Amino acid sequence: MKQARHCFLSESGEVLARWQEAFPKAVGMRFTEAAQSRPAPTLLWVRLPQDRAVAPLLAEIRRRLGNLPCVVLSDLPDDNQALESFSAAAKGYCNTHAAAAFLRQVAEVVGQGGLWIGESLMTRLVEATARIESPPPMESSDSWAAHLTPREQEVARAIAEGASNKEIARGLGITERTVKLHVGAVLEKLGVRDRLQIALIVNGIRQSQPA
Amino acid sequence: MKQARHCFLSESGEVLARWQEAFPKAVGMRFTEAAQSRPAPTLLWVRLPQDRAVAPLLAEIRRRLGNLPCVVLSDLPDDNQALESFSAAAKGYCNTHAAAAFLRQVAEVVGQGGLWIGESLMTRLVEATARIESPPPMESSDSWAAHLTPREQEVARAIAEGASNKEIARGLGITERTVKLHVGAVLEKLGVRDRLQIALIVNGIRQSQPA
DNA sequence: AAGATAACTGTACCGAAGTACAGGTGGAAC
DNA sequence: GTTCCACCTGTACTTCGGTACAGTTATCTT
Repeated sequence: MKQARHCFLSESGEVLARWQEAFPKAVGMRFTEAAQSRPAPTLLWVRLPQDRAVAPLLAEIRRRLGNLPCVVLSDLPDDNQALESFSAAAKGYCNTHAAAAFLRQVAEVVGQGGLWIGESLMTRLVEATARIESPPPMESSDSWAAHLTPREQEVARAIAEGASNKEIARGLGITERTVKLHVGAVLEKLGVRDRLQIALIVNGIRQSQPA
Repeated sequence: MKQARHCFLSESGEVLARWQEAFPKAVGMRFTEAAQSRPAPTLLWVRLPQDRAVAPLLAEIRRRLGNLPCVVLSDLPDDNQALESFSAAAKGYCNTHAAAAFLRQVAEVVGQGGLWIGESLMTRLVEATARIESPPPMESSDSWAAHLTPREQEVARAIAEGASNKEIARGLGITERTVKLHVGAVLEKLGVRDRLQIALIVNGIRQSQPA
């Protein structure tokens, strides 16, 4: 990788020891004195003051320095602020006082065109979407699975995710015909008439009505 | 970095030349033959068949292989599909036929805990993420109705309860034909393919994918 | 050995769902 | 008046979902 130039922007313009440790050649700059320089930094680290909103600050910085990749550093990181930062097109978000090795990792990721999303935000995102996409890890509490064979349960879960018979067939490596067999069995065992009702039941919106 | 084990999942199980070039030790696997192996791969590359939805496919793969980091490869990349992929907790999304160096870059970023996200998509992803959880719950659960006419909303709600077209027609005192008209409009406006997806969205189990 | 159960497959049929044509009405806005 | 939009309807077509026949194979029980 080419030599990266790191520039830390903050209210005071200081360069914390950890930053220096991570990037010995890093330079610091005050927000107020930020101006075009040659050669331009490859990565901007923006230490967010407590009382400032992310979007306006980044907008101002971009006006002054041009559209460079920015990583937001927060003294008190929290997920909502992280979201704000990414909304403002930041490339990363992490703790102001993160370890040097960590900072280097972030720089690496961002330098290669990626986004650095903090562990906890990542987890939240994954969990939130997991709730949406893979409905229940806890079908245990649900009675719907009780009388279904393992295969039928797989099919029922796939239906609950919105899969078509063809997709289920491919997913399970069986023919569409066989999928229909299982679907039919699930319909009868749950006492409903179509796959939509299966989806509602598996997703916990309806209760099954045993025939 | 520890030796990474790359596994390419696709319909055919083949390993394209570029993939092999990027990761000489990569192995290929069919979706249908995917199964736990030791040692587990560190990164899964999932080549998405054109006619398959992302979420069910990844869900299926995770059921088979456990919750491993996945990068989605698309033969015809587009933003909506990418958004779907990240909603399904993929760690990256890129072109199936990307150059070897590019793939290694993606792997690097993902391996260090980052997400590989195309520039144009960042904004949309953040918005989608924000819609999913952070904002007041009411807003997100009602967003589906935003661009629907009153009549279309009635139909959408009826579908969400599992009603058939005929039942909806009776309930609203109109013909089945007209119900189909409204259903078609809802499908298009929510960007989904069938009524089951409508039900999932209205019930807050999935987010709409703006066309 | 006989029976039960789960899983799988094939051909065929029917109705529901969804789409593509092609319209007609009433109200609100310009 | 004209234009736009929501709402409504009809015929015809394709695809998908679900069911009804009729089987095979493997495993486990009695």
